[in-house]
Amino acid sequence: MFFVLSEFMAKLQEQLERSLKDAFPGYKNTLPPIELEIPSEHQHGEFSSNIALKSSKLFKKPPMVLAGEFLPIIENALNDNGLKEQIASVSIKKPGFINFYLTPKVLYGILEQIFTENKKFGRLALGKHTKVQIEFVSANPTGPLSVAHARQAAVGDALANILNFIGFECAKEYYVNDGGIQIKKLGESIKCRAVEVFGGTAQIPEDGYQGGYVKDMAEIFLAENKITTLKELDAIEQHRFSEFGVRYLMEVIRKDLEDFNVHFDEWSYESRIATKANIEGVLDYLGEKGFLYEKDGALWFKSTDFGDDKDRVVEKSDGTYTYLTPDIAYHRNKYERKFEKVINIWGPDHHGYIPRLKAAVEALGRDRESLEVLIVQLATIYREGRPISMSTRRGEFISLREVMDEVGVDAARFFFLMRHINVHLDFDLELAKKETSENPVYYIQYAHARVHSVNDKAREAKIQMKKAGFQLLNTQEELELIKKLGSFSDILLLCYKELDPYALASYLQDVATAFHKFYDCHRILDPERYDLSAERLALTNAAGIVLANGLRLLGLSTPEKM
RNA sequence: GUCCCUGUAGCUCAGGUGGAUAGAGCAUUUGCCUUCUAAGCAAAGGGUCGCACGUUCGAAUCGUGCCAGGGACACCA
Repeated sequence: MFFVLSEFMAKLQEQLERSLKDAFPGYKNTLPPIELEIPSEHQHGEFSSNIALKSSKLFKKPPMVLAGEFLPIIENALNDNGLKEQIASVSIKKPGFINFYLTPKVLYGILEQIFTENKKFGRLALGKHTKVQIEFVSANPTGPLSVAHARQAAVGDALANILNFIGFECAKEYYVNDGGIQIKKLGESIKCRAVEVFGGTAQIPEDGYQGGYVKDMAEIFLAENKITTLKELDAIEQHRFSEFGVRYLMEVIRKDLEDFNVHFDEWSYESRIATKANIEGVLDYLGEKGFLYEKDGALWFKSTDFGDDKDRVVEKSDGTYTYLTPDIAYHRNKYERKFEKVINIWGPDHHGYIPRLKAAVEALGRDRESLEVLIVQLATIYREGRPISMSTRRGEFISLREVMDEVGVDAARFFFLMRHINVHLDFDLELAKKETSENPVYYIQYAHARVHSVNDKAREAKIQMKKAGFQLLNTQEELELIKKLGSFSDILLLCYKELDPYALASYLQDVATAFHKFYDCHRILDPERYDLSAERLALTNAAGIVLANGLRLLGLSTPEKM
């Protein structure tokens, strides 16, 4: 499924269908659709069709016999339509596959395209500039970012990069929940620690924050405000502790993400978006539409009208809002900003929350499919073979900062992307540290570095790469590598369909493997054989371009030396 | 109880829309640097694809039912 070849493949498919229908007019409407696929074994050709297997029943003939009858029809069709030049041969293999073998010439077109497009190779016009927003991390500013956030950050950032690359206009947003009860508790916790500085005793509230960072913050707060006595401290209004806490922690979070190579386009604040006026506005809107009702003194949203399994409270009997209510206002705001597609990345604990938010989106008059919620499973951190329970409040967690410091940004990011987002990740810190050199990211980056090393040698040897007119690359390792490079944008398409950058991480490992094999089997630079060297040097650089493009999309560095 | 995710080699995991002999890495064993980076390559061993039915030319993949592990099901956030 090569990008360059996908058109060719479609053409071939159409050709096959027409020729078979012409040959068997009686089966015009019953013939199964022609499907071409890429066989896993290269001996089976570049494309394979199962049409003889599929239509065996229809024709009441064994697949092998049927394939034998189809073969001359197909060959004639190829001749008539000038595809003969691209297809070297067609053959039948048990149990009835019809396999197509391409001439190398077709594959050389991939190399030419790579050099023409260079850093843009792999791009697609798929997105048609559709405005997409992807909101992720959005951790409450009540502590440093955890490993769960780290994984979400790596995934969200890579996914946004990919979407932008294939033609969407994708904005990355961090939503700061600076309004809720948790923020109040954070302020109270800071005050308690501040009281302790002066030798006083204070009980951190239930569900308060006990991590060591709270104590540090208390000391900074005292220093900033030049508070030297307990009396002065008591005079400080409670909300100032919260405000300080949010400001301080958001700076920490911002710095952590920057260092993790995750850059947001927008930092939006709950306190500015989900204002009382906006919340009342959205409730009025829902009320007018008849989606709200009162029961037991509370105000309920009829989310069951939109597929939720029970209705949800939006305004509690004490007059305050539930968590859902400001969130509806926030999502209304997203659509008001003209985003056509809205993607949220959440942890698995929010799984049950999806139906009610989708219901809200639909109640607001939007297509429920326009909201896409991705659940990224947690990463369990193992230290010395033991899982560490994660609790921000008790202050027991491994932070993003710690992981970055211990295993490095590239390794950490790649580790989080190495698995499908919907599967749980085991992250053994000791193992990750100890086996840093065996981390697949180094395997990929090493391939990239090798390309540059070969280029240095090529300059010394005064060998110039070719950029077109290839004809000497014909070994298995060379052709396999070219084919692999050619499937880059198909992988990006897969990432888009699954909204998961995992496939790209896996693909880059495959490219690196194909490159290392090629490198090992064949001497690239040989002054005695200049023409061959020029073509192999081109293949080397083509691999370098694809590796670099892929690494950049995943937010990884592209070292030229290792 | 209901819903979601997971179950494949000793370990960690790949195996889009059903295909041909089930694939990597780690670990074990063994080869390959007087020539472009050995952070690499090649080879060997290692499998009841959780279990059972079903769908069909053909199932790790799809369906149903079990079994096991994890998670979610608030007028919490």
